[in-house]
Amino acid sequence: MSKKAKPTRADDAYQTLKHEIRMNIMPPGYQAPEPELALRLGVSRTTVREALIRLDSEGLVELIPRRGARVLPISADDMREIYEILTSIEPDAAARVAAKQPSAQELAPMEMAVADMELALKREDLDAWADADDCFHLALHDMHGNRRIRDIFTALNDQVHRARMVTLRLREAPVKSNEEHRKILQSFRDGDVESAKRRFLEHRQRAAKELIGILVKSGIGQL
Amino acid sequence: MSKKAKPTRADDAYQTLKHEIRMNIMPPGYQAPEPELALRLGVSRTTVREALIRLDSEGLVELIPRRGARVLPISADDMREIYEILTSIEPDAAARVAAKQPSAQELAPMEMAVADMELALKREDLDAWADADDCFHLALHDMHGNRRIRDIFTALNDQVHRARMVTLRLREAPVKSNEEHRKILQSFRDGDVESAKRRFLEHRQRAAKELIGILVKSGIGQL
DNA sequence: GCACTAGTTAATGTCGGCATTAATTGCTAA
DNA sequence: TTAGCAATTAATGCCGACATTAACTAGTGC
Repeated sequence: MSKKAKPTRADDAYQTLKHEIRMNIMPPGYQAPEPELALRLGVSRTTVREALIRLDSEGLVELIPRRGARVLPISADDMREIYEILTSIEPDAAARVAAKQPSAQELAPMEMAVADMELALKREDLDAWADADDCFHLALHDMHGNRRIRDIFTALNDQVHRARMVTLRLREAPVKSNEEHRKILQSFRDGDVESAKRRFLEHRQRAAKELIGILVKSGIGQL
Repeated sequence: MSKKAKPTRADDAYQTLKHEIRMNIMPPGYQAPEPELALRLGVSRTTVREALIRLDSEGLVELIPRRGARVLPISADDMREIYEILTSIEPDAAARVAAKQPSAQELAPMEMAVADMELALKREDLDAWADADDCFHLALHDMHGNRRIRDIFTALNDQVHRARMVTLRLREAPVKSNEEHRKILQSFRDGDVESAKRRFLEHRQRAAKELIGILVKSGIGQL
């Protein structure tokens, strides 16, 4: 978390739980008392508790007294909240990155991510596609260098991950999204601040609209 | 944190520590091992530990193995990061609030906050001024209704609080800031989306520039 | 049959303790 | 004196336990 060192058992428990939530092994709404989790993870209650406190402050679980930890579902409203934030932050970040006139080398991780997305799409591997998409955005934030933005992105992204994986399968292949990423990349290559910002904004706005539309239409209230 | 209930000792420890950090009772760089904090707060180590984990994930302290908890200092770069985020998020939030055409009643908390700021300025009570300023922004986010933005604001605001209190005293009275708040409020009354956004943006940009300028000029690297 | 109450169960909040091990101190030797 | 090493100190990581008390169950009265 704050200092790199040998991962403690609490770190492991945290990672494991987070992974299980993302992967829907612990589905939204899943609830379990601490002793049960402790037993399953093979650690003491104190240790899971530390992990749970962190997951709670990241908005992935809810600690309900006497009832245990509950995996938080994501609603369409949550998605709205989250995409509102990303839509505000990322276009500005993109503008700043473009303004830096990044070199080909600096852009390499993004190029790679875009290539991976295209490859994944060709293979119809939606999981790989989502991973590559995440990489693209992480690369943006790494280039930008604002660690807090990166952390916020990561936290929000963890929250929407499950919902995205579901909606991805309820719609056409994300061809449009790939095109948008390519264009954004071009704006970076050109060092074109205005277009980078505009394209990123449109990208996020369209994605948000589409995603929330699917959630509402399909009548999925909670995910 | 997630469910309202009787505050536990860990909650109290969390609040107390947070308060002491904000108030510079535990100054930036201050370091103390867990047993010491536990003794001082009159709780067990397990309990302070829970509080510290939360403070750590909020970016207020750093947990260093074998050395205890350290109150994180804020540098000019940190300020840049933080203001970048606020500058991205808040103008959009303001635009959305303006678009809702808020009623006088809904605007009451903000009116109050602005009035408090003006009163505090007249009295030259900078602490009260800062509190009122916080209220103004909190009111904005409450009206907006995006809880995640509110939480992000709160966390970032906690981080900059100390630095702001110092810089507030190294410059002229924040007359300009008060005027800006008044104007923003007028934009809300008018339901003028564009001007609300623009004014909020300018407000944050100017504030950031001023604040960081003072930090750099005065040679204060860490706060 | 239903509402209410007493008793039971079990999860949390919190504590103190122990082993491990990093950091520090003090000692020895060159 | 200083470098290197051994002994000491003490903080963490982790655990198991206990009191409290909310939630659940069964039993009682109407």
